[in-house]
Amino acid sequence: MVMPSPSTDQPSRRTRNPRGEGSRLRTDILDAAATLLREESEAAVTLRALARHIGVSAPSIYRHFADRDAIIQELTENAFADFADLLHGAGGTDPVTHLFEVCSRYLRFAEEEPHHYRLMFGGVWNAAQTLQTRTAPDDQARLRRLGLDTLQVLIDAVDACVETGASSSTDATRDATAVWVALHGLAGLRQTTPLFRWPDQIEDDLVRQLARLQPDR
Amino acid sequence: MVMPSPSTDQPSRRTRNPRGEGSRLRTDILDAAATLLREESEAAVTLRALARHIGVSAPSIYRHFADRDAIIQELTENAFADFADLLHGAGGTDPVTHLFEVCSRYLRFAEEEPHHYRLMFGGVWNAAQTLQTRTAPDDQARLRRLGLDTLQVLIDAVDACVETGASSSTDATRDATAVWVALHGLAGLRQTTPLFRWPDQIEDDLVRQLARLQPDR
DNA sequence: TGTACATCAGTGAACGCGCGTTCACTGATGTAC
DNA sequence: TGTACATCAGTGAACGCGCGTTCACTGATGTAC
Repeated sequence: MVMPSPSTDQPSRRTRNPRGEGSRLRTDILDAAATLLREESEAAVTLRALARHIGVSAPSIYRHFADRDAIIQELTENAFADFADLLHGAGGTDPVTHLFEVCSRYLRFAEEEPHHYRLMFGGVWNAAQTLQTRTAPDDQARLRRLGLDTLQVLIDAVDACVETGASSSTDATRDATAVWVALHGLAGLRQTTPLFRWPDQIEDDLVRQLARLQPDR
Repeated sequence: MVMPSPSTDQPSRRTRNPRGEGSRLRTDILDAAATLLREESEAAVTLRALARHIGVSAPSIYRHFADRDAIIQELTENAFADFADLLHGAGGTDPVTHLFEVCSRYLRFAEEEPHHYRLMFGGVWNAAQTLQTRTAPDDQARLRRLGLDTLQVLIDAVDACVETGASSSTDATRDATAVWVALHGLAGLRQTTPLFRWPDQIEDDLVRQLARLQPDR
């Protein structure tokens, strides 16, 4: 959606939007924010960097967003939406395969888009205080719901395993939460300690045990 | 160790160290860094904030540290040392109780000192790139070893459970790593989503299953 | 059809902020002669 | 014992940086009469 130039950092000024199409810039801002987040970090998503990237002056961003936090907020919601789509797109011929596919997609997302993942699930450690300080209560609630939607995918997947007898879980919510915890931990530690030699099949191990799958399938 | 004033943010100038005792300031800097990290965040550990906190001018810090990164590096190492002491201090009358005690201390540390924990285990998501960019190879290696020392405590604890037959693990390293992953994930998600209603006993569940403890003890 | 006007999509210059870091210095205290 | 000097533990002023944000503005384009 960043139109005029193919390069990452273009000093070229972009052409002004025609009348009535001013909100295109809004889309461009969010696209540029996603790119900066992907290629750098949340800290790199500054108003000035966005403006530079798009080829526009910094103040023009205020036409479309109240402040920087509003951009980060929307960026986060978009990331959750993409993530949900990815998880919902998981296939699998049977419930067990499906569960593994969901988990695999979860980890792939965290690996391929670490800064997005971190923005969503709080690599920003003080997320709680950040939210309380700078985010409106409605936005807080929406983000919380988005996070729990992710968990619901796992709960459903574990539930399906229980129905076919593939899982001996007696509480799918509890055990899916455990799987979530493990996936989150694995995603985080893999990023942090890339040189550590991870045991083979650790992903399999974690899911199999925490989802209480039968050992022999 | 911050001497002159009891308040958190003292504008009062501290008294100069006597001759030959200049390195006291070094200790004070590290103490103040730990305090700022604890009460704010890594980002709050700036040279100017440190100087303000101690009651000294900012340039005087350069007598003792090459730059800001050198302070962060040493702060991290100290955090690892404290964490290792904490884990090694875990008691327990039998191996299973001991394992749970180790895990409990792990989670308590992450909860009570979230910013320290994050500094150590890379809430800073781009830790790898950060390390490569700004840290000397020796320092990298040392930090990596410190992280693995933590894991070793878990491996030993699981191993002891195997020896008494309390754990059916056939690979203590693999299963202790799984426990580590789960602890890390739980620590992270608990901080991030404080409002989520965590299943009771999730900590117990995770450790019991991943360390392959017998269900009936 | 012509023109005054409103609206829209921006711009350029400037503000104050805190930051890491450099530089030349100061003033007390110990030491050599 | 007296004094010149070196050392030590700092200081104060300044640098350039990128940042979020505000302000008054500009210039093209559509619309009402």
